Order: sequence, then C-alpha cells, then structure tokens
Amino acid sequence: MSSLSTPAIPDIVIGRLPLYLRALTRLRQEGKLVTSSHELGRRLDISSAQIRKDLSHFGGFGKQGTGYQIEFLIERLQAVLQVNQEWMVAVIGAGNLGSAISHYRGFQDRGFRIAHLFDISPDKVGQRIGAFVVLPVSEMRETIRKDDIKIAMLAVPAEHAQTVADQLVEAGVKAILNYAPININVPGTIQIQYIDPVTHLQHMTYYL
Amino acid sequence: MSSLSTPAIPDIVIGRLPLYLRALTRLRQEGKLVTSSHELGRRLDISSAQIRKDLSHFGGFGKQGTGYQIEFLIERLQAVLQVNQEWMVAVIGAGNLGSAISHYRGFQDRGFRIAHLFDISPDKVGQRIGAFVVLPVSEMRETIRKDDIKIAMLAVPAEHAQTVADQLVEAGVKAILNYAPININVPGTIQIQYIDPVTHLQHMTYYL
DNA sequence: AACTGTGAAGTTTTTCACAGCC
DNA sequence: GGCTGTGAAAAACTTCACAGTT
Repeated sequence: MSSLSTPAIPDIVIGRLPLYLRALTRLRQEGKLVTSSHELGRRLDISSAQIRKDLSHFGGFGKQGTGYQIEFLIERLQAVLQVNQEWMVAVIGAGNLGSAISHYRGFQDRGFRIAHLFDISPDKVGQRIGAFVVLPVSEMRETIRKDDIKIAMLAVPAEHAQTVADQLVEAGVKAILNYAPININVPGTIQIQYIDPVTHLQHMTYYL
Repeated sequence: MSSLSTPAIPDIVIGRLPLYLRALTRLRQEGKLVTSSHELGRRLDISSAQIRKDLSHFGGFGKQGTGYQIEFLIERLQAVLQVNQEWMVAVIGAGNLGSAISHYRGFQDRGFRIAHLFDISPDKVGQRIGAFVVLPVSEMRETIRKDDIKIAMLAVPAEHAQTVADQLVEAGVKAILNYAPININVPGTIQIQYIDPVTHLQHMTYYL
C-alpha cells in the first residue's frame, strides 16, 4: 500500500476523509465559503488537531489565520479519494434492501452511479425496480467485465454472499460493500467493507 | 464510563464483540461446538492475540489446550452486550430505506424487535408496510414514552435528521442509529452511530 | 487575533512471546 | 501438541503546544 519514498497514509486517516467531505459539502450548502479545523471538529466531534494533522498528510490546504476555503478543500479531498470522477457500481440482490439501494438518490452526487441490478431469482429477473430492469446473475460476470465495473454492493442473503463475492472478484470487481451479516474471504488485493446495522445496535446496547 | 475500581473497557474492544458474536453464531450454525482464537481470527481477519486479549477483559472464557465452547461464549458475549434480552426499536422514516429496514428479518434473532414505524407524510401515515401500520410523527413522543423504547433507527432525509433526533431524545430514546448522511448533535449521554454507505465506498476508492 | 502545520509528548492499541494448563 | 491468558514490548494514533503566517 506504500512505496519507500511515499510512506503510506494510515488507513484510519483515509477513513475520516469521507466524513470531512460530507461535512464540508454540508457547510457549502449552508452558504459558507470558509471554515476552520475548530468548526469542522465541533460538527464532527473530532479534535481540531486531529483534523489539521489528517489534512496535512496531503499538503497544506489551509491558510494560517484564515482557515480552509471550503470549495477548494472539497475539490482536494474529492481528488484524494478519487471521487472527482463517477464510479459505476453493480448491486447484487433485488430484495427489499437491494431495491432500497437502487432507489436511493444519494449515491449520484457523491461519486457513484448504480449501473446494474442483479438477482438470481427468476421471479425478480426482468422486473422493473426503480430505473433498472433486474438482470440474471448468470449474466453478471459478462456484464461487469464488459462495462469494466470495479465496485459492487452485495445485498444477498448471508448464505449466498461468499459465492457471489467469488464471482464478483472473478469478474474483475476490486471493491465490495457487503450488506450481508457475514464475513467474506477475498484476496488481499480486493477492498471490502461491511454494513451490518445489528453490530452497531449491539455496540450501543453495551452502554445502555 | 468507568469507576476507579473497574477500569473502563476500551470502546474499540466493545465494537469488536458484535463481530465475534456474529462469527460464533455462524460457526454454531455450521454444527461446530468448539473453536479457537486462531480459527475465529482467520475468519474475521483479526489476529488471534487480539481476540484472546479482547475476551480476557470479561473473564476466562476459554480452556487452555482446547479453545472456546461456542455455545458458552455466545451466551457470555450476549450477556456482556446485553442482547440476551429483546430490545424494542422504533424506525422513523417510511421511505424506501425505512421500508427495507421494517421488512428485514435479521434484527429479531439478534436482540432487536421493531415495534413501530413512523413517518411525517400524510400519504404514508396509515399505510401498511410489512407488519406495520405507519404512525404519524406527531404521536412519536407519546408512543415511545408509553412503550419505554430506548433505541431508534433514523431513516429520514438529512434535512430532518437533527429535528427528529432532538424529538427522540426528548422522548427518552438513549441510542440512535442514524442512516441519514449528516452528523447529528446529541447530549453526551446518548449513544449514536452512523450508517452511510457512501463513506464506505469513498474509503475504498482511495485504494483503487 | 486567529488560525494552520507540525515536531514532540502522551496515550491507546496491537503484537509478541511465553508460562501454565489440558 | 495445542491452546489460553497476560505481562512486556512495540507500534499506532492522538493531543499538546507553539513557531510561523495572514
């Protein structure tokens, strides 16, 4: 993940950048032009020193005495995260969750466009969901290859998640967002992240 | 979060317990009776030492030379996380996401039961979604109070998230899982966690 | 006066490595 | 031989605090 000349930036730092970007976009929407590490920190409940240090990994984005130009910082963070382009995403699973994902408007303006929706069930295939006609999983590999899709969201039942993930990797997908509540094994070159609301709820109940 | 006699267990440790619990439940389902920190670590991509150290915070759950009794460890982790009981949860927002959440069967057997689904729109109120009749937000406070609901999932548009969160806190909710892509301010006594798929996608695109 | 960028210090988290037990 | 539980060591991460700039 690094070379000798450019030490890797900690993954935990990368993980915060999307939060900064989200907050900055919000500030811009509120009509603000400039912000500070303190203001951002207050909103995100992160220390201002943390924010300054994180941003400093990528160069001096701010001005002493002034703060950060919101528009400029948004552009730089988008560039760092490579979301100054539009990524095509495949969704696998056209159940309630896959359907909700496919209807969600929030991907578009943050760097992602859902390109296809796949399902294995003959009942679902051919059905219209949002702007998509559900495609059969049997065509998944070919379609993903053809369109050079690098990102997939997995919204299938847990018992199918590993099999589908294997097929996705085989088809050339490099990043998987897995909504199934199960750990998936993928090669080290493949990015994987998980969304499981129950783990968040269980984390919180510890403190109740 | 701690007393002098019982030092607090790091939050990052608590956050991993639900992952252990999920993996253990899976192992049990596969018919296994016993596991080891190595097997768990392999599945979760976490070092075995990490798992042993995490578990050791709560007492000696394993046997040297043998490993961990899966059933026993599941019970202990459920007790630690307080999910050996059923928590009632309120869902706010009956759009595509709130609807998908309300249909999802995966909460039930992991400690959570959706009790009510609220929405502000007169079009939605009274409509049947899954097992629920959508209730008006105007009745939210009273209903949450009456049923003593402590946990809520927020699936409303970003611009309404703060207002609804304030009302939830006012109604006595102590933990909020926020699906809206915006940071919410709540008192320090209230647990809050976020689910925003786009932040995960943006995290991964950095490495692509 | 307000704010960034950053070495240094401090704290937290992870890994090591091994004694002790089955 | 295989495994846990755990002090000690190492690594990673966060905060401090201040020089330097606007």
